[in-house]
Amino acid sequence: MARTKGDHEARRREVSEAVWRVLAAQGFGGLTLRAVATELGATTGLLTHYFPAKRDLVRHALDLLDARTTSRPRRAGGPGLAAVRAALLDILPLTPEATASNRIWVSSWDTALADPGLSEDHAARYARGRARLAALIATAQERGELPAGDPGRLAAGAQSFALGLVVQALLGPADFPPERQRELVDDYLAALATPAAPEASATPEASEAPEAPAAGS
Amino acid sequence: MARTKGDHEARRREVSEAVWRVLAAQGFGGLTLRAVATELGATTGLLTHYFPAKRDLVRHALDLLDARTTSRPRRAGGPGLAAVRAALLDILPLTPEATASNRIWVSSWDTALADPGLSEDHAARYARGRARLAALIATAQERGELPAGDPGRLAAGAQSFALGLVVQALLGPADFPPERQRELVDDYLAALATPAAPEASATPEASEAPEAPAAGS
DNA sequence: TAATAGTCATAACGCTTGTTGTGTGAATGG
DNA sequence: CCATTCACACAACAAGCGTTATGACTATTA
Repeated sequence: MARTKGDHEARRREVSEAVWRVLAAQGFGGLTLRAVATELGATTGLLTHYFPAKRDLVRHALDLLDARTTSRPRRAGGPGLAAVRAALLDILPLTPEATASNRIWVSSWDTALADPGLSEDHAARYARGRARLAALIATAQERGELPAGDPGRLAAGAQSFALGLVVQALLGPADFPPERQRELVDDYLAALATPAAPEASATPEASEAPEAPAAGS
Repeated sequence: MARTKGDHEARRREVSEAVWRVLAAQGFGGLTLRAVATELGATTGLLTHYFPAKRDLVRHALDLLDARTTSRPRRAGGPGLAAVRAALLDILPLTPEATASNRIWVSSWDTALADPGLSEDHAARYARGRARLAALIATAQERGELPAGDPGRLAAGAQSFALGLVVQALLGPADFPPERQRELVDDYLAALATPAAPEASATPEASEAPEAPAAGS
């Protein structure tokens, strides 16, 4: 052996970090081996030494980003609804690091949508996040801070809201600065927290079927 | 002149439709001139005859998709809150056509995020949608179907919710069939429709600053 | 110290890409 | 009816891509 085995994995991590930097700056359309090598201050020979093919390079970089995202130090939010709020804020691009991560994930959707296997990976990732959120929501409900309702369904709604806000903030950072993102999260949670009044009569189930020629839009 | 001028623009539209088909199937990563030509049953010579460069090809296809999306027949939703609901449902991938369109837009974010100019185009597009939504929300408020509040802010929240739901539905269609998407929209609107109770005390502004080492996540 | 195995640069390979040039047939205008 | 112009197919181009082969250098092991 020429070196310790720990160095090998450490080097693969450094390579993956260079992949992140290229992806955050140029997206998948600009992700080439030569670009990663330049970003790393090395040549493509190094890359092929640690990864047999580009596909493996990208997969390892995304796996590592996922692991780092899920295991990072979370925002402290106290118990109950405050924890839900903290979890949502943790998703948003409120810091440069979170912006870079989100930018990579958003970019990866292009590739993922063209490959059913990758789509499933993404779907599974978001399902995990939804489960975490549902647990926090259930706790908030037990504490009486949120009205009753299927926690999984509420979590799906909250996650959709956060995900869409991520996209808006990335595409139009001027329109969605951190302060505005927090405002919108608080608006959303405030709306959730109010008990449902049965007088809300604007979602008539009878208009479900004949409302439009659905297949023709 | 060899042909009438109308045919020329019609042919460019046919080409753009082939671009849509390739994008919906393979994403931007698989968008090559040869793929478009094959999809069209022609050669790259045709493409270069109608578009000087690939960049123009893509831009025209996206411009046309945008125009077709904004001018398509909208779901009838009646006045007030029902119109808001219809507008949100119009965004979602509830039909194959809407799925294909949304898939293209989601894929385009990768390219857009790498180019500030394109990002601005997208931001402007979503700002327009937000303005439309805000007008509908204001009407619903006048009718007493939604509580008071800045319509633009409510529209931003609703648009984020819809956009995130689009992403979830595209990546995990099994988890988000049309029926579930409608449920979630109705959940969201029901939460909006209930007047805000001032007792909701789970968003303490005092914890804003010291809640976490924000830059270190 | 000699043999070995990991690390990486260098250079070249074949392939695909966007682009360009040339040529042909059909339609139009004078 | 001839000249022109449009609408393409076809073929070739240079550039850039992922991948592979080779070799030099270094650190470890026996």
